[in-house]
Amino acid sequence: MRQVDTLRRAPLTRDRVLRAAVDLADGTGIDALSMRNLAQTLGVVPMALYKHVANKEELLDGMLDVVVGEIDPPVAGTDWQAAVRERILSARRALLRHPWASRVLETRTAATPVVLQYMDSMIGMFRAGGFSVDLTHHVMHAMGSRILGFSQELFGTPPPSDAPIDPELGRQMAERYPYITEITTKVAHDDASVVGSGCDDQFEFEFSLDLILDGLERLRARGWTSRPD
Amino acid sequence: MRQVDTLRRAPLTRDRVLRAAVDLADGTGIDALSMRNLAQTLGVVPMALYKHVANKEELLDGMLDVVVGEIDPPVAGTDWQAAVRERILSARRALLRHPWASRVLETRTAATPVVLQYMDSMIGMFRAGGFSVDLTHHVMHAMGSRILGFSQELFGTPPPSDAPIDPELGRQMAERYPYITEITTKVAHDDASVVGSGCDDQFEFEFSLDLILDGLERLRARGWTSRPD
DNA sequence: GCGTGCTGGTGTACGCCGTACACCTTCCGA
DNA sequence: TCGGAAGGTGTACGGCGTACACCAGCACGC
Repeated sequence: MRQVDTLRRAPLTRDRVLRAAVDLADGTGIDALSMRNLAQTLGVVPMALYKHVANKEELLDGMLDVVVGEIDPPVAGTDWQAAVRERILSARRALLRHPWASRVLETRTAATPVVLQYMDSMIGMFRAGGFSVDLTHHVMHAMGSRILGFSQELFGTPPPSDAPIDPELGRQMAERYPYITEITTKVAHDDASVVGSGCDDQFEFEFSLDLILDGLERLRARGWTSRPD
Repeated sequence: MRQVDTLRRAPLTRDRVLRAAVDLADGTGIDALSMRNLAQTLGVVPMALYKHVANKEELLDGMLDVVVGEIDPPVAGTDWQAAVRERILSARRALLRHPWASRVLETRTAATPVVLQYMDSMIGMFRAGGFSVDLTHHVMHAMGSRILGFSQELFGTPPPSDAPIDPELGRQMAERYPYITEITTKVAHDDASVVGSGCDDQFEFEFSLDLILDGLERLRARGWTSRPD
């Protein structure tokens, strides 16, 4: 009986653990990912996981490595701006496939080798595009999390609420926050098909990505060195 | 005896709870802020807190309101760019006084009235500066968390490590991540006084803030309406 | 053939956490 | 004087991450 059980299931490996964790987070959300929970989906006792990952932090690191591993390599043969743009949009697609990833990423305190590798190749794209070492340095800071394909939206999608819409409350909103109201009504009017936040996230992402990339190209062309004034 | 105790300590109020929570987070870090812990510093039993805040999420919301309340109001009488710049730097100063705030902010799913008020006035500054409604909308997305004075640095300050520096490991780094090494050695060389990450966070913040603001001014002056092309 | 030691899964237990719920004061207004 | 609200208490529950001791099975040198 024991033997059957043992034989039936494939032996745990670090890789199996990570993949199962990614799947679990994809399916039921990152909040539902606990060591106990993950162990259960693998048909194993919680402590068994610790033979393959040191602790939960390392588990999360490994999960992010899986996600970052899905990002396409750089495309060759175009100008730096198009190449960087395309790569970042690839990163974005990877992150969108795993909605928990950006939130987890924000909690990391150190980069794994996989992430360092990605960063390094990203820096290489700027250097190859004619950016000086120190401009590239500031560029990486300016790109921030966008380099990994997400911009932390303050107050992401609110949890679905079944509260009835109170017209009185809407009036108070309009009174207290006139500018917010101005924008939200305009957006709602322009895009009647909208149900969620009313914003086209992809457009917003590309808008600000291009804003930054264009700014950087101008600095590069101008031969920016230090504080220009 | 009981009476003495009761009389001695000031009665709890929502305000006292929030201030104590902010102080505690400032002093010992956000991870050390638990309901039990907070209650103890207030000389009260954990459940007492729940008479003043609904739950921990609401406590965190309230703490952020305290921080946002410290941001200076807009300065009048300058061009939009200087005004926005100054206000954002004020927000940054507030956030720097409470290092936990940006991390907590990232976990919020809805804005409180205090935050909405801040956002609204910020939007107003762009509108007053001559931005159209829909450009302003995209502007707010492009600014992202920068509007509140922080840019989420991927992999913020690493926890202090007392591990001895392994020269062999450094050589491997240089081999595996040539571009990262190029930058870090240059930064370390330029700024010999540095001990931490080697980056002047304030400079990096202003660099990318100005990059964005300059880009926005150009869009505004050009009369940007929709996808330019 | 047989100890021996390693790899990986198990079971129990600890100390945290947020918070539901029932209780008991205290005090104020009718 | 009394009723009830407001605010502090005590106990308890279910969850979490994980330390630690244990044990099954296998590979290998003798």
